[in-house]
Amino acid sequence: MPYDPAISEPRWQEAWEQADTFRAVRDERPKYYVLEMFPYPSGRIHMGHVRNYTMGDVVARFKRAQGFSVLHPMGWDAFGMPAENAAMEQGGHPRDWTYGNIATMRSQLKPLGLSIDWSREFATCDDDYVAQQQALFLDMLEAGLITRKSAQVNWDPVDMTVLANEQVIDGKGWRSGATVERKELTQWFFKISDYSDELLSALDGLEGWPEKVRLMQANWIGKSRGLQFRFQTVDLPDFPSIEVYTTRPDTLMGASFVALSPDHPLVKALAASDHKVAAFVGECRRIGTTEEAIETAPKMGFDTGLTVRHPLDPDWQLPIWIANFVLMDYGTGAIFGSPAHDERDHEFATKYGLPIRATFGERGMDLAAADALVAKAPFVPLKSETVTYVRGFAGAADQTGEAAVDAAIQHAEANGYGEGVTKFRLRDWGISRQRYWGCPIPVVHCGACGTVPEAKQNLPVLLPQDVSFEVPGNPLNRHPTWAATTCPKCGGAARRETDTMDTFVDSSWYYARFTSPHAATPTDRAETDYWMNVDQYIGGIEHAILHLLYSRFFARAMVKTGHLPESAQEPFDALFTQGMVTHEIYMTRDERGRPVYHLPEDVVDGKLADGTPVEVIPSAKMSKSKKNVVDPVNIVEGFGADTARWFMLSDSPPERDVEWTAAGAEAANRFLARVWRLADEIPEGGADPELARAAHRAIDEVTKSIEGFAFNKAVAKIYELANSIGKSKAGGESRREALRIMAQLMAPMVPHLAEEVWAKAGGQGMVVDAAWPKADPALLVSDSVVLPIQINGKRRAEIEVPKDMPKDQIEAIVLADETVQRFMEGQPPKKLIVVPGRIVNVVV
RNA sequence: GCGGGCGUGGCGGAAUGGUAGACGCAUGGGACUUAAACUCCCUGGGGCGCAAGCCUGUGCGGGUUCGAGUCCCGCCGCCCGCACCA
Repeated sequence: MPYDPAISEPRWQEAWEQADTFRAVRDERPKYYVLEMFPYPSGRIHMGHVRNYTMGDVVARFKRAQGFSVLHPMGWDAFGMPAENAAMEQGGHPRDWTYGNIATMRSQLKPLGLSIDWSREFATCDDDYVAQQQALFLDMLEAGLITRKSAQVNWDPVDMTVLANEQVIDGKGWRSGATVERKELTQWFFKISDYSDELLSALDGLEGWPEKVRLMQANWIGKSRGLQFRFQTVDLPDFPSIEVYTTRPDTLMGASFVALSPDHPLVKALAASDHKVAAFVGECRRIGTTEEAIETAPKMGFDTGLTVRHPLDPDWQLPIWIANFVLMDYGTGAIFGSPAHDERDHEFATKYGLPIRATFGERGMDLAAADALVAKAPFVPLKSETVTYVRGFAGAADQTGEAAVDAAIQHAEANGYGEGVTKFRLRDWGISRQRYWGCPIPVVHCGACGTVPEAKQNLPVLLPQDVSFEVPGNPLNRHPTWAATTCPKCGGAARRETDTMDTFVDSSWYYARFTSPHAATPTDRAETDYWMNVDQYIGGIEHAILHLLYSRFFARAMVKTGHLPESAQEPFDALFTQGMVTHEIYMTRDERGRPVYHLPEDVVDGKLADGTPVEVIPSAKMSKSKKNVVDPVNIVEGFGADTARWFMLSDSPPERDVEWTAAGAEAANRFLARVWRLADEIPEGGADPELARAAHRAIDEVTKSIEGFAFNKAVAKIYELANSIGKSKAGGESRREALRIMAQLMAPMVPHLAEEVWAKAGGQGMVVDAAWPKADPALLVSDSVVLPIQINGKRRAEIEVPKDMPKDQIEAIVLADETVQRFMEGQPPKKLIVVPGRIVNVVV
């Protein structure tokens, strides 16, 4: 009988469902919680999902076989902009669009045979999840974790609506094309910055996280020690001083100007009476709100004509400029420019003809040499390097930047003109969104009482259904009745908050909700005590900072409000970041030379059906716009789920991108068919001790590979075992035993085929319930070892010696070796290095 | 611009500082077949050589080491993130 996944895959899925195999139960076993980042219900699953959920499934099934009670849930990150965009473009309601997509994607996901406990499924737009999230919000508000303050948004003056950063293209609104302005709104914030130090220092404990993610988060939080001090202004009684913060106070004597953010209070005051200042600020505000846009925009400055006095020399006056690259959010919104030792300040000073004065030079330089050094380019050595201060004022002349910064802070504190402070780059988390399809913020605005939290018994505050998206803007704002309510405090008329929550809020606690998805409170303590933390979290590297940092903050907030145990404040014990699925891009050009993209299934041998050759562009992330997408549904229908799973795991290491190729998919399918045949045709015959060795070596290596998230290596080892079985003369029980071991090793990856092989090879029950095999140590060791012999670091020969032969005996054999003799030409060796069990190197 | 990562045959990749290229794909050769497909076997970085073997080779340029794909310094290229995409 040939391999036919279309028959066998549904059969085993049915069997697992009948047995309720994957229901997560709290029992006496140790638990293991594996979670993949849940999907946004865009409408169809894509290969990235297949890869992500297959990896998680390998871990889940592997741990299950190892005797753990496994929690492996699935849900939907269901709020967000695309649903509103769809409503605008095609009509319909975001809710219908979203739940329709969820139904489709669930039906596409199920044939993959993932070991998911579907009874725990939820969507973040479910009324119940909204209710619990609002309860959490109220508890966090009461616990002092939430505040309201002003922040800037992208404002589209034509559509009269707030735009997301991705909706601003080259400074223009994506729909209207109007030049976007920055506008200030009062918004809700989670006070994540209260936890800056804590979130930073706790990174050290996250040993199961990739070092790169911890580094990225540390840099994002951005702890810095610096000097905060004041410049006294000249002839400006309303603003007697300007507060500045610097991480390089040692360069104070190289100061050449003071630069203020366009949003600085002094600038606002100047703009009110000076139209030139106002015009400049207006120009700055046309740059988007993203840090990227601000940092990459050409440096622009405006000389206010005002001056300040240098703190170390009252006769020395510095000009006050307004500069578009100074951020109001960081530090004090004002800096002093030290062009000799800062790339950006140097560019600015050069552009506007401001002085460039070195504060230090390379070791041993005098003042003239140092000034010459920095005239053309800034001198920015590592802070740990020792340099010579030519305009120093604190500490030794020769010292490191670090020591000089400390000395400068001490000098400022001793002389009373400034103080050392620690600052963080991390800003509070603004969660207000002026949009419909999100979790309503459960707060009312009362004329008498001000801003009042909704009463818990009035939750959930649900979205109204009768809304339209024909006009841009927030439908909640213009709904005739929805916002009208009564104040929970005084009972008078009040208006609901019409902003909804950032969807990052939804994804910041879903992992906790999965432990008790139907509880009447956000979490159930008995369940979180058992299931938390997530033992293995898997998702894309693109979430390295925001989602993961917000989740770490949220877990702490949930500990503080009693919704999680103290032990769950770091919710993810281990993190794995997987790479993308890529594909070649096929392009032709239309008569006007514009690119036209073609789906892979429409291209055969580099040509379209009509014979037009296509240009092949190297692999990139699969995207609809480039049409370089392969629909998993077609693959599953054509080859079966196991082929899709196997291909996603083979070849590329999980943390790297994998390129989907038709040839690779076919090869994966061919191999699985070969495995099927091996199990289908078991000849009678004798035992083969070499096959048993191969099988046990495979157990050892596959186990280690899965534990180390090296699924591609596990796959390679299974290929080797299959090759060994194919070549072996063993028959009967000896062969069946090897096949059963292979079935068990393959089960986490290709679970349906593994069940078939297991059954054919005489396995008891289902392989999904079989305990993970243990390698027999006696079968892993061999008595002799092949040692390569290097001469001067190049491999020239090899010898086979008993595994535990003493060094001196090996040396004797090596020196007697013909090849070695030849290279030594009668000379004694200069050096002889024997690395036991590894290599020998002779230096002649 | 800033922060982080990656770079090895024709391709995907393997390699506790210790034989570079495991395993797979593609290619070439052979077996089976009337033929093809399927399947099986062999070959498989580049150069020289009948062969044994020798030279060369892990993005580029330096360095440390008995020994470097791996560690250090400087470049180049690509990818991810930059706070309202999810």
